[in-house]
Order: sequence, then structure tokens, then C-alpha cells
Amino acid sequence: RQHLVLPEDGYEWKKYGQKLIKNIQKNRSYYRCRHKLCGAKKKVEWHPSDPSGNLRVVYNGAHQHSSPATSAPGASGGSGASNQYELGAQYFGGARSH
DNA sequence: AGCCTTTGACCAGCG
DNA sequence: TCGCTGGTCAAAGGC
Repeated sequence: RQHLVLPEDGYEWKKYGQKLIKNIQKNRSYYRCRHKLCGAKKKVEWHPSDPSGNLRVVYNGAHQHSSPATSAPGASGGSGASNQYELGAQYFGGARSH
């Protein structure tokens, strides 16, 4: 069972569901902040045939505990403004060429 | 023992 | 009212 390699954003999430969105024909995973007092949610969608290619991360809600546990050493070079406010879509393309 | 992940089914809103 | 979709929950297994 090999889960996908998601771009570490510095927060911890618990996957609670996964579905295939027909509208865009993409896989969508549903993650929730591990903290109870945190209504922050995260959705990750990627192409069923490109698990390590272009993926989109959508943050929904704001964290209420702050202080990311695991730092994100160059979290895939996403936008500096990560999740902290409501809703935030981040596109991750294979732009990270070493 | 606890934690995490995965799958199926259910619910709600829309046309 | 039905069918469809998107979103969420629950249970089991493994470390």
C-alpha cells in the first residue's frame, strides 16, 4: 500500500476519504487537520495516471493551533502564502526540476 | 494500544 | 420525484 507523495506543507493531516471527480476526471483525496479544535481541511487532486505529476492542493479553513509540526524544507516551492486563511488553492506542477 | 490508511455506503443539493 | 455528484463517516488491518 503505497500512498502518494504529497507536498508537505508543514501541517499534519489525516486522510478521511478519496473519490474520483468525474467533472474533471481526477482523483481527489480529503484530508483533515489532526487537531480537534481545528476546522482546517485540505483536498488534494491529481491525475489518475500522473500521481507524481501535476496536482492541486486546496486548503479549506484556518488552523487554530499554529506552529507547524514538521517543517517543509522547500515544500515543493509552493506559494509563500500557505494555508492560514480560508480557502487557498495551490498548483503543483512538475516545475520542480532538480 | 494507538495511529494511520483504505473502501463502501449514506446524505444533501440540483436539474 | 428520481438520478447524479460531491462530501463525510465507519470498520478493519498493519506497524
